[in-house]
Amino acid sequence: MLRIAISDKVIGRLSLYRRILERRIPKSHMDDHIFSHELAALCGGTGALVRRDLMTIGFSGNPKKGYRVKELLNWIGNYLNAPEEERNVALAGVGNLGRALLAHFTYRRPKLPIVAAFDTDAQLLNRVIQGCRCFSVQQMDQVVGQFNIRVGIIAVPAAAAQDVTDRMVNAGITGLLNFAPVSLRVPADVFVENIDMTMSLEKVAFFARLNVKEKEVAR
Amino acid sequence: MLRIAISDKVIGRLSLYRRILERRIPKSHMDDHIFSHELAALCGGTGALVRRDLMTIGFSGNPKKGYRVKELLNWIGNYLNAPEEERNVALAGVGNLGRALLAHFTYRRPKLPIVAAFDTDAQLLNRVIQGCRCFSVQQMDQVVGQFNIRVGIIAVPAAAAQDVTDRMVNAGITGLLNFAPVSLRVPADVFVENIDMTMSLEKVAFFARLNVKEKEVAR
DNA sequence: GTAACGCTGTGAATAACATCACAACAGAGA
DNA sequence: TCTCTGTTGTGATGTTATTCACAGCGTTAC
Ligand SMILES: NC(=O)c1ccc[n+]([C@@H]2O[C@H](COP(=O)([O-])OP(=O)(O)OC[C@H]3O[C@@H](n4cnc5c(N)ncnc54)[C@H](O)[C@@H]3O)[C@@H](O)[C@H]2O)c1
Ligand SMILES: NC(=O)c1ccc[n+]([C@@H]2O[C@H](COP(=O)([O-])OP(=O)(O)OC[C@H]3O[C@@H](n4cnc5c(N)ncnc54)[C@H](O)[C@@H]3O)[C@@H](O)[C@H]2O)c1
Repeated sequence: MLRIAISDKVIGRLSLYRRILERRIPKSHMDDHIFSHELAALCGGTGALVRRDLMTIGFSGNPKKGYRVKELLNWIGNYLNAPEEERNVALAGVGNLGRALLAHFTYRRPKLPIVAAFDTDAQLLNRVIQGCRCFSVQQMDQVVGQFNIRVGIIAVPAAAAQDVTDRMVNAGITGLLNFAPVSLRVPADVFVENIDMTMSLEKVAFFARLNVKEKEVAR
Repeated sequence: MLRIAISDKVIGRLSLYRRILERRIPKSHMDDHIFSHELAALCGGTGALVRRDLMTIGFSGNPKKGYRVKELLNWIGNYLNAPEEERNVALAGVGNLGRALLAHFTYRRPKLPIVAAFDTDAQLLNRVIQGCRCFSVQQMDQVVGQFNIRVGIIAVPAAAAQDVTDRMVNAGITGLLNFAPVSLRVPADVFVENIDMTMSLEKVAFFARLNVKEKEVAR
């Protein structure tokens, strides 16, 4: 399976398609089919884009019936995560947000388990929260190595984010999901995805106002 | 101030610039200056893009000194939120994530206060959490009207998201920040920003794996 | 068998976004 | 005053993402 130069937008949508289809599968036959425009409607996109995305991962459908749901799920699954792959995740910062993430991902996404948490708060050390043990950040190397962790989540205050990032990268983590509102400096081979909730909320506030005041379409 | 057809990416970056500059201002003179490339370094972008963004909102700098920080802050502020504007926010879903959001935005962002929360859990009704009172979703119209709320945050389970959305839109909310992993159907004049943490985490897992296994640049 | 239908797969067109590159310019220094 | 420096502002250009549009095809209906 060749997997060169694929944009992160496409990866995001593939993950979305998979989740939508998974939610659909219980109430459908194994060999149910779906049209590109149906899938598009479910995820808020266009049929053409769905078809192109599936084309880029080399999956093809049938002009009269659409795409076989089960096959497509397998295909996306194989593409996004090679079956034998380790997918353990580490969390840094067991505060309000970190706890919410633990609660959510522990019981909703067993394919991406958060297997270790790190915090500086001595109160948390060695406690188990949502089935996940808290370690000191000094233990990063050891724990990341032991669990063979490749993915990290940064949910510490902005001031601590770069330090925690450096520790994670040193320990061998190559992908980061960052909630802290700072731009992380990492080596070129480390992938960083930022989620900036404050920025998103301000965007919403801006466009909400436009709508109500001027009724003009801003985009 | 004319404000037509501006992309949401630009709005997002302007909000980012503002936050970076605000963090900088305590340790600088009121009349400190900053170059486009300095701001770019702080937010992980390029000087050219910073200049273009500032150009699109009509702010100009000085070829020898750069941009006046204080003036720029004011300019962005005026652009993003007209000074007299109401910016009250409503939260739907006071679960793990909702509570984290309340804790964060209540003390960090007084300019975008969450003034009301909604939940179906009877235990929560009329309780005050992080200074924010919980209402029943039946009271949506009344409360949203009373506080003149325009912005809503959806942090309820996916199955309840569309129902809560409809109530919010009916009550007059015109901008939504949606954390539920579903595509919300809203009238064309309502702005929706989705934050899909699961999708983001899967993206990270995908690219993390690429880096470690094949060392190829995928983007 | 065959005609008609409506979807897929995809090159081409378009749109959105970001970068390049440089003229114009403000200030520093002599 | 004049030159030199390094930045701004911005048209031109490049890049990436999405949509258009339609040939080709599998299926169904008759
Ligand atoms: N909670 C939200 O809704 C929200 C919204 C937007 C952004 N954020 C961002 O997410 C991050 C976390 O937010 P939060 O609300 O959970 O904060 P929080 O203060 O509740 O939790 C932070 C946790 O990080 C720990 N910590 C501090 N320094 C550390 C270090 N060097 N190494 C390891 N752990 C350390 C603290 O002990 C604490 O447990 C922050 O950067 C915040 O800006 C949060
Ligand atoms: N917590 C996370 O880290 C996380 C991560 C990714 C996505 N999400 C999404 O965010 C949303 C909230 O997650 P959570 O972890 O806070 O869930 P949660 O179960 O902890 O909280 C959900 C809250 O919504 C309330 N609720 C249920 N139905 C409601 C309705 N019709 N009207 C109003 N309130 C209602 C519940 O009483 C509960 O308080 C979910 O859609 C989840 O998929 C959360």
